[in-house]
Amino acid sequence: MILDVVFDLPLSHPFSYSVPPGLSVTPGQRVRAPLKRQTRVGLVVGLREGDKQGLKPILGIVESGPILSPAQLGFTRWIAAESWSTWGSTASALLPPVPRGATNIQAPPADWQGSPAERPLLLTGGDRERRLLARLGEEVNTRGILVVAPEIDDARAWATRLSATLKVPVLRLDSGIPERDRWAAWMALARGAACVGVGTRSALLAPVPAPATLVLLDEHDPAHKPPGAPRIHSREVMLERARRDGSRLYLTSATPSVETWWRSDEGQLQRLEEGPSAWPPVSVVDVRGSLRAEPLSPALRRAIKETLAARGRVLLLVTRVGSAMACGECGFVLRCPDCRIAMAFSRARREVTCRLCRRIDPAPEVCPHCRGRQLAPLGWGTERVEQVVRAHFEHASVARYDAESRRGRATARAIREGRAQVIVGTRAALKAFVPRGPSLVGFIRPDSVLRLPDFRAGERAFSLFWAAAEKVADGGRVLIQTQHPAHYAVQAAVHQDLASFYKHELGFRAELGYPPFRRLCLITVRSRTQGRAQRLAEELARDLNELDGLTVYPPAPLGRSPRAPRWQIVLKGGDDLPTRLSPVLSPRLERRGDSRGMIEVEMDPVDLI
DNA sequence: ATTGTAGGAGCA
DNA sequence: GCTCCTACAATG
Repeated sequence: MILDVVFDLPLSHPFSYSVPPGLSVTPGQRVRAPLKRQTRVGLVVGLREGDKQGLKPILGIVESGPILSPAQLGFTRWIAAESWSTWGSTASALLPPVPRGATNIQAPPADWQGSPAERPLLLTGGDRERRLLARLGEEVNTRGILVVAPEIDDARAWATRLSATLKVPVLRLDSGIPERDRWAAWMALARGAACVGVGTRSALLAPVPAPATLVLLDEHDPAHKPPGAPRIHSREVMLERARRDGSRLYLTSATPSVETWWRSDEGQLQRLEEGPSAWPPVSVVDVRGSLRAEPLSPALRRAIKETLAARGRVLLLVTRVGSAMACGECGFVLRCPDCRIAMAFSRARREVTCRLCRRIDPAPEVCPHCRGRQLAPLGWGTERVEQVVRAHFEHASVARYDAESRRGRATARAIREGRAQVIVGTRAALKAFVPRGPSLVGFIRPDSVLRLPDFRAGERAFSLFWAAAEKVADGGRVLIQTQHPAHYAVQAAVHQDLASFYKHELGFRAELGYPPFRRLCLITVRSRTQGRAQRLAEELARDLNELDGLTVYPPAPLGRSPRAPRWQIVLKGGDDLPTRLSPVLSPRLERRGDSRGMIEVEMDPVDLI
């Protein structure tokens, strides 16, 4: 017998091994095998007769049985093909890490029983969590349940919530718990010793007992498509899994992705909505022609004052962490010399950094253009807004919250314990308010989000406004300072009108050929020199142009950092885009070590910048 | 990804 | 003639 084994490597082909006597191995089983002078863990994807001349034997098995059933194995191959990730790295990302030490525990193949396919369900509305829990409560005695959250913190919170509500053991499968425990949780589900699992992306294939109920929380969250293989949104994996094994699937979201909303319009999903829940007053402050020198409009200042007087808490949301630097005399904006985007200024570190190429420079003392001394941050980052708030409200306790900084944790605690009265933060700060939200959420100036040169800008901004309105405490309010008061994302949040947002957004997407009407793909070429990257990108674009049914945009440099030259090609195509690319991409990705450059493929990118 | 190797440029 | 570095190929 010959084994075909795939590894967590950017190699598309499997490797063949012989089986030493006395060992029985089946497809879907993990094994240790010699590869290039080292021992690696691989996944057996095939078993065949043949001449084992010249093949090395595998060194041992990891689990004593297959960790994936034949159906699941086929599913991982589908995911890999759909996302242009290799089979091995896809499987590796979706299986529990191999624990050290004794692993000789029986891991029977997951039992996937087909039941009649049900239409997936989309839960929206303010009380969707309560409704979801109620449904899961009804199903827990007859079905296995798998809940996938966008991030570890959410998985942790839901594990607690579920075990309190369902009154059964709930096993965590995310990387917020020790590897050994993750592995054991996976095995316990496979064995049927437990029926409820909660995790993040890495739990997508978790073998909850059939018939299964699958849940994808906050399906619109970009965190469901993190960097790294497999480069596919967890939503697509869940939809396909439900389709394949006849599981019930719930997607939940306050503001579903435009793709999901469209699918429900098309009847592919069933929307479970209830009448509108309570909605706070959402007011808009038109700041056209002002707000250059002052982030707090008189209306926002008044709102903060009133909120503090009523012992409420205030959250001021800024839409980026850093601020650009501009000259007050000549208007010069400090840009990255390579990428030409404005660099973010950190006062504390006296540095400017480029978001795109990560270049870090010391902040200049004088304007490089006119030598003037009026160089100051432009726009409003958390640091500057915090300073301004402190100046205006001397007696209030002000804290800053951004996910990037270490201060985030401390501030989160301050928020929970009610010590902070005014919090200046980014989107992540909203989640830190548990269980009660702030009484006032002020958007300092979300226009940079609305105007982002990206087709998802409107969707992003809308979901942020909506999340804020949902989170606000009883009797609280939301205030949006913007230069685009009539923008449909702003207006839909003001009027609590989901449908009108999607109507506008779908119209715009249809017109310009964006998802869900066409699929996007981003191909990045990296090379040692600009010239090579450019040449390879142009060659690739020429080949792609030969394919039918694609729109190939001309290759463009992604910044001009001499250290890591990158060129990018944007593609549009239909539902079959991944397979369409095969004639061009397969041979190119096959032969590695092509020193001319590295080709990276990102299907269905979440954003284009 | 990682690692071994062939062969060219640089050096005593 | 020898070492070091980079380009490139192979991994079963």
